[in-house]
Amino acid sequence: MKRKVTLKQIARELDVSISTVSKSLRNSPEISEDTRQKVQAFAKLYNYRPNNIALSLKNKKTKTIGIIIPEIVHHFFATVIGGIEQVANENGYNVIVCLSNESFDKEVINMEMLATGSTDGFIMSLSKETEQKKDFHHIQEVINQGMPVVMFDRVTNDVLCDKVIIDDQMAAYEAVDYLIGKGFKKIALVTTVDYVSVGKLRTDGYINALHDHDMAVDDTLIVKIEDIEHCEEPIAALLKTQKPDAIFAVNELFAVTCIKQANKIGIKVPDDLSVIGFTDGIISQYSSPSITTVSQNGEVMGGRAAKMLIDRLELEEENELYKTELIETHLVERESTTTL
Amino acid sequence: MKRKVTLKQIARELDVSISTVSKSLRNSPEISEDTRQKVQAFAKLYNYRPNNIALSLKNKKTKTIGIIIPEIVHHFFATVIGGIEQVANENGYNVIVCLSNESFDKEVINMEMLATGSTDGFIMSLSKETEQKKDFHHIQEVINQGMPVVMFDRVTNDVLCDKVIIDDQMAAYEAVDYLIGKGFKKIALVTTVDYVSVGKLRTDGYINALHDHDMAVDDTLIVKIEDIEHCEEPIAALLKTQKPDAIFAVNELFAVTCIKQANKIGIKVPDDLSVIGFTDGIISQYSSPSITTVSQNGEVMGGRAAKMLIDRLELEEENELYKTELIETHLVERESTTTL
DNA sequence: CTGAAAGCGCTTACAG
DNA sequence: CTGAAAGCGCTTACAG
Repeated sequence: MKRKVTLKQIARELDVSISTVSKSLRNSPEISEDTRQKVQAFAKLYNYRPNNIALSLKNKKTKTIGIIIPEIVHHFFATVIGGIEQVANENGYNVIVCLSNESFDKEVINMEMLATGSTDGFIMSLSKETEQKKDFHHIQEVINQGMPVVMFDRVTNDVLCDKVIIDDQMAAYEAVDYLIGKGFKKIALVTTVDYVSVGKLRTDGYINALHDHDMAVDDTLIVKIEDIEHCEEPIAALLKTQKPDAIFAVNELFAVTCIKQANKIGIKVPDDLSVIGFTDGIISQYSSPSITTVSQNGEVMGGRAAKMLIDRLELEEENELYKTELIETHLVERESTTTL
Repeated sequence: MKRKVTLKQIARELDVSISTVSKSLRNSPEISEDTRQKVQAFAKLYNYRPNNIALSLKNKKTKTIGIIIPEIVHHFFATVIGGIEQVANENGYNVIVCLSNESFDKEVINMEMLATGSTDGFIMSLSKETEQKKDFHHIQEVINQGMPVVMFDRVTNDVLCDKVIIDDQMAAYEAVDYLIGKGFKKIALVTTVDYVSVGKLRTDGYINALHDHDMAVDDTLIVKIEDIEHCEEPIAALLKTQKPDAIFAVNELFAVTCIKQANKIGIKVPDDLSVIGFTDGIISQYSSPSITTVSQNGEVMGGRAAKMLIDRLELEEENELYKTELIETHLVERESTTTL
């Protein structure tokens, strides 16, 4: 087993000082051409690589980004990580991933763990519990210590930092507008309860779209789901009693459930009912019929978040001007919608 | 902005030496009760946390695990990461994730990047390109330097190290055996090209099951997909020309594509065609009909891999005895299969 | 042109 | 009981 070679070993071997070796490898003009070549040749032979940890300690930067997300078994978050990883790698950064599992405590522990030297900054999306508690002291703490944080998707106004989100309201508006354009008259909404911020925004988008087309907002066409585990019954009830000709669902689970429930009671999608979902995940792509949906490009979001974080890390001066970037969404047309 | 506090600062503040502070915080019996308390109180007040990087350099261990996988936007790999992350965290380790994107070069670069001090060991699954090239020098290199590697799922016999896999051949055998037991006579196989190790093993399982039931292996019933992006045509061709009564697909993407293509040409699943997939992901659950599949518990695999790696890291003596652990699989029966 | 020294933040064997 | 010194692997200002 040949252990990794260090500057010290090269120095001893070549009978020069560690400083000389270091400078030679970094092509310092201080060093004579002769020794530089000799050292470099030797280093190459032994496949010398500077030790990251030593560099981190010396430079006080780790070149790694900490990611804290609620869940990884979740197509959207996986795509975001993919986007972050790519941009990070292109810029010489690594990513270290921690999962909060929607738990406030685990989010706090993970942040503290990574904040003690392991990373230069964070990219994160809040856990549900954190959103509910509205306790963000751990994030503020990290920011106060000078580590930049970029929040995405599940963000809060209570922390000043860079953010990257989509325009939920506008995206919902466009989806409903699309349905109206297709000629649908009885467009239902399957959404979350209002305290889920993105649900509320998407609901607002639905209402605004109807308003702008002088269509009445019919409360019996709006279903607010409290618990995603039990969304079948309210959706089935909506389908049976209201017979909408189209549905806008604020996530893909609601959308696929609409389709499954419709099938069950003999309503054909898209012939009798058009469905639009939100978040272009694996479910939307592979459901039968595949689901027309608002694509919330996770990869782009992740890439943008990484770019924002790295820019801030590599900016010399402090800059208290935080940005919130909006990622464009677009409608992916598939089989679950048709023209009347 | 209050920067992180260091031993040095505490020492200066309390007018003692750095050693004394360090020992006090680690409850060394050398230190008097009095100063110990004083130091600890002060450290608590200022929320002192030892710097991970400094500890890593000193201890020559980073307490982080490097994960290198082909793709993250892939339910199976996401679950594996989830499993690794949990066990790692429970044991005080962090995970740093790199994606090869199925590219040999990126796999090599990532390994070298992480191997220079960033991690104590690796958990990895080979990229397709690496499997094809059969070039494992980067992995061998890392092992030679004394960093343990645990391979999972896509492994190779050419590298001696710990491995965690499922018995792909047996699992496939059981799935096909199940179909045979249901009375199907014309069982097709949709698999990958042979250089994908797991694909090959699952193909072998299919063949063995047929053999053991004295059923002929009909090459026209076997489709080997080169590129998952373009699997529709060969699958459609299979359905049209061979009209199998059942299909065993070696992953869920192939399985769901079989169902979609069958629908398209008027073959009803499961009435006219039964389909079994592999990997119990989101697609199998939410497809219509939902898909009967071989469940390959990624979370368990990840957890086991993490355990093996950590055990080896914390083992004092070198141990050249490598293990290969088999994770049990089981068939999840859903809507895509029926009895003839 | 080369090397000794200081320092990044920590631990620990050793002196006093 | 306390502290100076050495060391983990590196870089760089400074002497020579």
